[in-house]
Amino acid sequence: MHKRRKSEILSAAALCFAAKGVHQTSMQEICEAAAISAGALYRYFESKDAIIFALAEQERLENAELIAHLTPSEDIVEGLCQALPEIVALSGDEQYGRLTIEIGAEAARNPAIAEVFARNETELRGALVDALKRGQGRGDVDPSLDPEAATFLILALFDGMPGRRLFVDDVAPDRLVGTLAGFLRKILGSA
Amino acid sequence: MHKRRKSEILSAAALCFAAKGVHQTSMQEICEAAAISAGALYRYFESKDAIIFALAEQERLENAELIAHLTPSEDIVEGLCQALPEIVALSGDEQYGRLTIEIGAEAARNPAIAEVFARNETELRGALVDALKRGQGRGDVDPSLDPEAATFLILALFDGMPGRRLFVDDVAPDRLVGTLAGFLRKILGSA
Amino acid sequence: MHKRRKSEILSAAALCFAAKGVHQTSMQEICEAAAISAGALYRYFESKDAIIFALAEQERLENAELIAHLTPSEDIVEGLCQALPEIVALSGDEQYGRLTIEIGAEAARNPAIAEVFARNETELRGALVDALKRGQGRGDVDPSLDPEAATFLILALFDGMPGRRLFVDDVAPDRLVGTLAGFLRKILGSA
Amino acid sequence: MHKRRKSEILSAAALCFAAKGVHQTSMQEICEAAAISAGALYRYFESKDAIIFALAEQERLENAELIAHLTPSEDIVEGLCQALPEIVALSGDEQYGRLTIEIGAEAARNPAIAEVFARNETELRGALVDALKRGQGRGDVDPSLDPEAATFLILALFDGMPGRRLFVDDVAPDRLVGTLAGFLRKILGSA
DNA sequence: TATGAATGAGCATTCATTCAT
DNA sequence: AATGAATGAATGCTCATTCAT
Repeated sequence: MHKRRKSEILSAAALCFAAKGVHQTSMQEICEAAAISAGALYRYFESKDAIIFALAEQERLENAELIAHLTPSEDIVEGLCQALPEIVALSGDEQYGRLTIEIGAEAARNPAIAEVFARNETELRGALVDALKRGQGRGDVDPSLDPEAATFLILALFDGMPGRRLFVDDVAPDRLVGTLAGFLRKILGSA
Repeated sequence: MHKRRKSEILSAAALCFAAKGVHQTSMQEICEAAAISAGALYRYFESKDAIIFALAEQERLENAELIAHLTPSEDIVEGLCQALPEIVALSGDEQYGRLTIEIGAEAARNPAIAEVFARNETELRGALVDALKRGQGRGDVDPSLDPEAATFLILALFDGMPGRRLFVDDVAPDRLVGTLAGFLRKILGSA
Repeated sequence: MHKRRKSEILSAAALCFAAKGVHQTSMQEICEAAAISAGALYRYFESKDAIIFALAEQERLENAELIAHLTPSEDIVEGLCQALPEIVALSGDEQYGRLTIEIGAEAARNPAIAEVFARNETELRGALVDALKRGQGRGDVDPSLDPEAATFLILALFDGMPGRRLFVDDVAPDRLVGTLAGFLRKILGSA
Repeated sequence: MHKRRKSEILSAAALCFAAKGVHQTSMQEICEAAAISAGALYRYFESKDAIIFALAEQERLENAELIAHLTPSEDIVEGLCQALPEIVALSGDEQYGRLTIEIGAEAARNPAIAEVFARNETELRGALVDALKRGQGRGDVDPSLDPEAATFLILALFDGMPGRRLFVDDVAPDRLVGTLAGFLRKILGSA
């Protein structure tokens, strides 16, 4: 079926991109990894850029989901803390980390991909900012906090983790989770 | 003189890489930007990889300097906070941000460059970890803090800023500096 | 019915070829224009060359007809002159002109198509030469005329018109018809 | 030297195009025929289209020259007649004929090449029309002649010759020259 | 009979690198 | 030291044709 084949190709491409980099991977290599001919591949994606684009979209959706499902109702501080194990685990997955970096680099130069990023970023930031403001209203969150700046910094921290874990591997995930949870509580919490 | 020419070439390459990406930039483009012939360029750098390598080294040196000069003696928490305006300003420089991302992506796949990163990372982390431990000894830093995990997270946050500022531009630098300083004091400070 | 479908495909192909050129037109485009699938098309024509071949044959038949119906009995000079409005009109049809040029170019390199051309050319020339000779016998045509050379030149003129009308459009068809009729009468006519 | 190399490439390309057709000739084939590498060729011509364009320009210049040098002063009818041996000889050159047809077909679909054609056509037609009008003024040319229509038809005849001579070879050049000269005198001449 | 996914050789073009001058 | 023309393998992509359904 069409969707299935497309996602097979995307997985193969993700593997290649993570291993060698977007621009070091040739279409032939993707074809081989996906066990498909060049001609057939182009029925599913009209260009290499379209593959990168689709991966960017897919990744950002996953990413957004991860953080989005914690914002709706409860105490965000605790919500965020509960999501940390998953976020930290993901940031430690080598293939995920490498792909994230590649796609991010691509977004820095390819306007179409930058747009995918921008769309999700806007939603994500908006959600987090709103949650923080709600928390401030409710008294869960430090009322003196600058919600936009705090959101920026928290998301920057999440962004920076995969790259760092590619080079540094001597801090166990649970120490990161524990320390990060402590940080968030101190930083955001009222009292 | 030799060194001068080399660094001119590096500047030209940095400009190109930031604008178009490492692998979208041809040696011809670097030659034109550096006003040098292809043949001559190869007397200074034996390959494109050698240029990337040199840029990686240069950038990491700058980076290390930035944080290194704050660790030796005083209160690191205040030292870090004093360095923040410069760190934030740098992370907001588009050319710097783009180049950082490009070089980082390259490090994720090119072992020689990964090594440059690793060397500096180790020093940098070591310095920060030591400073935190010293702070704990002296009583400036929360004694319950995990120094390695905290270092990891702070550096991840710094790493993530340039990329984020490429897409998000609605939080003024001084708000970032202020909020970040507040974070560091809450997170690291004893009491 | 078979014939109907074949001619639909030919019309679609003719349209495409005229618009984009034989070798700039893909089989997919012909399929789309003819509203037929690739697999089905190949049941009607065994290759792209077969389509070009069929179009060449079709076009030359039309062409031959145009001139052939004037040769049998009457005064050829007047017969030719009476056919001129149609010939000139046809040469002014853009789609016809473009297709003629494409097919002609193809004939110059594809032996199979060259043969189609040759067959019709031989008949056509033979008919015109015979008619001129009959005219000379009957006294309608200048007896000092070289029938083969004259035929060659008249047909060359007809051949050259479509191409020229693609680029030159400032001479009204009826002026061409009038002038050409005058030419033929002066050139061929006795007295 | 640069100009020399460019014209060598053009000659090689002309040979290939005449033999196989513009779109059946690959750049590799042109490279081999010109004894040059692909990379080097692209230093001289930025694309295949640029080669076709250059050939079109070259050919049209030759063409224009051929007819242009006969128009300035004397009796155009006699001038034209004197140029006929060369025109006829050229139209009989197989390589020239094939290339002319290919380039003409290309002009029918490629706007850039159509423009080259148009430019020369305009000059050429203008020159011939003017010469005929001058002839009418001087009394050399039939005053009842429509100069634009006549020019159109004469040039169409010249255009049609190369194609026809590719298929018909049984009329000796001097018969064509003689008959054509007779035609022109009858058609154009006053008296 | 018809479909349209699949094939894979082929294409125009690029680019890191070399080397005669 | 410097030039820039030359190399040729590699790239992303296309397309006539086939064939399982």
